[in-house]
Amino acid sequence: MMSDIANHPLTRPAGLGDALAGRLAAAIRAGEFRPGARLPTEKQLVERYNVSRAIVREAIARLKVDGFVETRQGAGAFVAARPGLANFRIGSGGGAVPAADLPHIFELRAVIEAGMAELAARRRSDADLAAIRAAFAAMEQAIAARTDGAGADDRFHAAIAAAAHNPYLAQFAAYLAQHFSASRAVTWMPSAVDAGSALAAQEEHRQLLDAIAAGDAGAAAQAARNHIARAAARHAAARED
Amino acid sequence: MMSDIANHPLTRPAGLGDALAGRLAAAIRAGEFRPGARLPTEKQLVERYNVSRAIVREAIARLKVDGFVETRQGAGAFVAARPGLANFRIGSGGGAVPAADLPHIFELRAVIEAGMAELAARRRSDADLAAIRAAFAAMEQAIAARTDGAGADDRFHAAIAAAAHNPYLAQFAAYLAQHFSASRAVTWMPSAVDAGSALAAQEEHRQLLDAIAAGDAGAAAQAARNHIARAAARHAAARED
DNA sequence: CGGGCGAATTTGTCAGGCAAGCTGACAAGT
DNA sequence: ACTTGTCAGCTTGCCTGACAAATTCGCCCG
Repeated sequence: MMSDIANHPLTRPAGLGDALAGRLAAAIRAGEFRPGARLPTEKQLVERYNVSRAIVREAIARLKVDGFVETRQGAGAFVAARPGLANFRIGSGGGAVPAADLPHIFELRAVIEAGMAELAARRRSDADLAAIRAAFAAMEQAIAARTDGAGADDRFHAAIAAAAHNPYLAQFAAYLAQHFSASRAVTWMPSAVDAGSALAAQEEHRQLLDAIAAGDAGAAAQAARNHIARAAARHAAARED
Repeated sequence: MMSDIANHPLTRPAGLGDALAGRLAAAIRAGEFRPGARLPTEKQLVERYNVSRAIVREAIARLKVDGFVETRQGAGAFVAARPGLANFRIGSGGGAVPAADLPHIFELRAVIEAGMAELAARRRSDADLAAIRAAFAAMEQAIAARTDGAGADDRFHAAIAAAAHNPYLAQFAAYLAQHFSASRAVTWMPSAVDAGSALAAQEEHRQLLDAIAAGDAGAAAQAARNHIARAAARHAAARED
């Protein structure tokens, strides 16, 4: 017996496989298929959704990658013990993130950036420091020249990540940073630069840079936390319009 | 004690699609295909790897999910601007994590757990605190009764994650926790319990619990960092044999 | 030289089929 | 009564061939 979420017909024009995968994933998250339970067979899914077996297999394959199901040849497809925990992703697959969740995501980023800043303060080599300073200088020039400094902003944070000398931490920070392009755009858009928001951000960057250069882990963590918190505030203020 | 070699489950050869996806992902990571470049056509991949087009499509679909490539109907498959950043995953797809990377992963976990402990100390409700205490008590009983307390250990950390009131942070912590089953097994295996490692861990848990109960964010963060660091040390010591 | 049109190319989807592996039932043997 | 061997049905893994839809590119025409 299949129920509400899983039963609606698929909307044609958008990737059929992804659509079906999303539908099944939603059904699993909603508890329609419990962990350990067997999914309908491919043949049944073909009949239920009126798609070819290739599409069904594509959807199941995607659910496998995301850790929602496991398949055993000859036996069937089974809901994983802990569905959806094979990887970490924000916004469950391309969908936009609810605006209400933004504070939570900023908070997650603050935790990571603070931890990285702390480690960077302790471990940065001279070359690391030079890279951080270079990105900082590029932002200075961008502010002076009224050009876009978002790229330099990226490089600044990436250089700090590299200085922490932990590839997993750096990769996770890079993943998170993707979801904050809007935040940087808010800081670096021409009207915001004139209003001094870029200058304010740069002052926060300076405190972070100084703490890392001085090797003061506690101050670096605090500066990073402060920077992310203020970036969140700038972002929220810009959304008010 | 049973024989070791007879006990290992048979490693089933991975599916052709996963194998091909891994090959292509490695090629992209190695810079063989640059961001923006076009991958070989499906037909070419069919000929080169001697598999059917269905397998090639399965591999490409997986690379799409992981954010390595994007496809455009009629045009081809192109390497994404920032390959592999559509999600965060440790150990690129089911493969075991190199032992040399374990310290880095413990460090990532320490950063997250410290941040969560800090927030939990500030935000925990009475119900949150009761859940944490319940898991703590369950571990006490497990130690006294010489039974496995790994499950209660899980619940303890999960309860702290819930008390931080940030679903993204909690989900990421849950994702990371998956990769530390070996670490908990080391703490809770009977010989280790007798040797006092479970008792040591429990003392670390007590400090964490007390700090959260007292609302002392700094102490909670420090206790969490200390707990993870010592867990890493116990894990490393157990690997020496 | 520039622009529009059609053919070739490429991905998306469908259909059918064989091979490999699982499950449950039943018969045979101990 | 319990174990072992066999088998038929079902399910997933993989292959082949085909058509539809979208893109690309060269050719012809103006």
